[in-house]
Amino acid sequence: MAPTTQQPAEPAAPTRGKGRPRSAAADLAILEATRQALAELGWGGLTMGDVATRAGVAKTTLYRRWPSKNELVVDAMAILFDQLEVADMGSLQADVEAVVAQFADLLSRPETQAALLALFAEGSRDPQLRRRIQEQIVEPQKVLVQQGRANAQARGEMVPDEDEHAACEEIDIIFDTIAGTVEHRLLVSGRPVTQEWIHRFATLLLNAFPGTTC
Amino acid sequence: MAPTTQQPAEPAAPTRGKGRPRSAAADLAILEATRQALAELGWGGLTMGDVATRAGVAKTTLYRRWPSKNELVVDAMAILFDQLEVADMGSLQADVEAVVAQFADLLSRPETQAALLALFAEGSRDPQLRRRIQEQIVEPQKVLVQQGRANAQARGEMVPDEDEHAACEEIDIIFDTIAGTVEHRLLVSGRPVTQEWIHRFATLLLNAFPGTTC
DNA sequence: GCAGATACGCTACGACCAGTAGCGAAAGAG
DNA sequence: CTCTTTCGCTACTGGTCGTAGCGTATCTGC
Repeated sequence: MAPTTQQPAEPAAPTRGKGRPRSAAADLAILEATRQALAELGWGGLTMGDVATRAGVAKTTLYRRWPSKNELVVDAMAILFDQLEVADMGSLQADVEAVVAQFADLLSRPETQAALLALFAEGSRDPQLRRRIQEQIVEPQKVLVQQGRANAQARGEMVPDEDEHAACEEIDIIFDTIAGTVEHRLLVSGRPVTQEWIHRFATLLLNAFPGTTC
Repeated sequence: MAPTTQQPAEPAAPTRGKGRPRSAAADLAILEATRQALAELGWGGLTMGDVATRAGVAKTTLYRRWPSKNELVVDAMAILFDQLEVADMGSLQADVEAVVAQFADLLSRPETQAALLALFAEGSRDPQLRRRIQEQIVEPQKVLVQQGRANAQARGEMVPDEDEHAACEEIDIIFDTIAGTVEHRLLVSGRPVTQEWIHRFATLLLNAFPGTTC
């Protein structure tokens, strides 16, 4: 999921190479300050004025780059989702546990939770944004499932796919189950995702899906 | 989940049967107006003044019943989830399918999606709100899983629980899996939940959990 | 170097909203 | 008929988002 981020994250008026260029250092400082402030104060406590002060920047500078607080925070967080990867740990169970652990780790941070849910919420009201979310965040994550299956099949743990269409649907359902369960536990139920929980969940998951030959 | 709602939903100062009683019609109008406004405008766009206007009521009337915007919105949404019920359809599979269908039906309405996501998003920013969501919306839903298990055990489809603690954890994981998967498919992936999908999902679910004797 | 163009920091300001206070009037309870 | 409580209304405080206007700093093109 590495190539997901789009552009250098500033959707505001792009510089056109004439006068004084925008300070790249300010961008970094602002994004970092946003992450920090969000972690410390939570969404409700975070104010644009505070972010500006932390970044050593005027509040107006923030608004020259991001049209609103929402966009700023989402951009500050979006980078994090590109880090997920599925490594070949030697067995399907281990692979599933590893990727669930990464996913859970990412979603355990309160800032990430707030930013992601804000994004989803806004997306539910704006079809265009919703499409972007799916193209840039949801779909890429499915590749993880596909790759995990491919690895398992290469290791002989799983019979190869016969029906292309059925396999595709199965990937959908697996993806929704993994992502949905972890998200629900962390974002809604508000319970932690421990190593033990991951193990139990992965075991159940492998029980549920036939086609594994181990 | 019918017997879940506590009191007539007004946690504010309860009437003590002396003077003019509170208008029940106003309550309904306010809650309905809240849901509508939340779906239309999102959390940020929803204002107490607007809700009051939509409900044909003074803003002060809102604050006489609910101490803050948070409480009002939680109450307005919680009602929707009180309608879920687990009926004894004769088999565990049928019971699961029935309750999933109800849940999916509820979450299929775009207004509900928008409103619920707005609530979750805000909850991730405000710990107090988050606790209320859990107490009033999440926890009560677990009763559905408990009751489904009890029914299955009474029918002899499932062995009775031996370890209380283990059973409790299993209920947690089942609940997160069902709710999370359906929510993710509808709210994030944006794909429909058909009868056929429900059937496949329920089948997988029963595969995953041992202890069923059929 | 020297213009022109643009970003920057600063201060001040408008707009909006959560939540409160106090009033007279309305509507039930006993 | 009286007493109690709710109701709508208006006005208010405090805080935040987001903008406007200004003088200054910094870079590009010539």
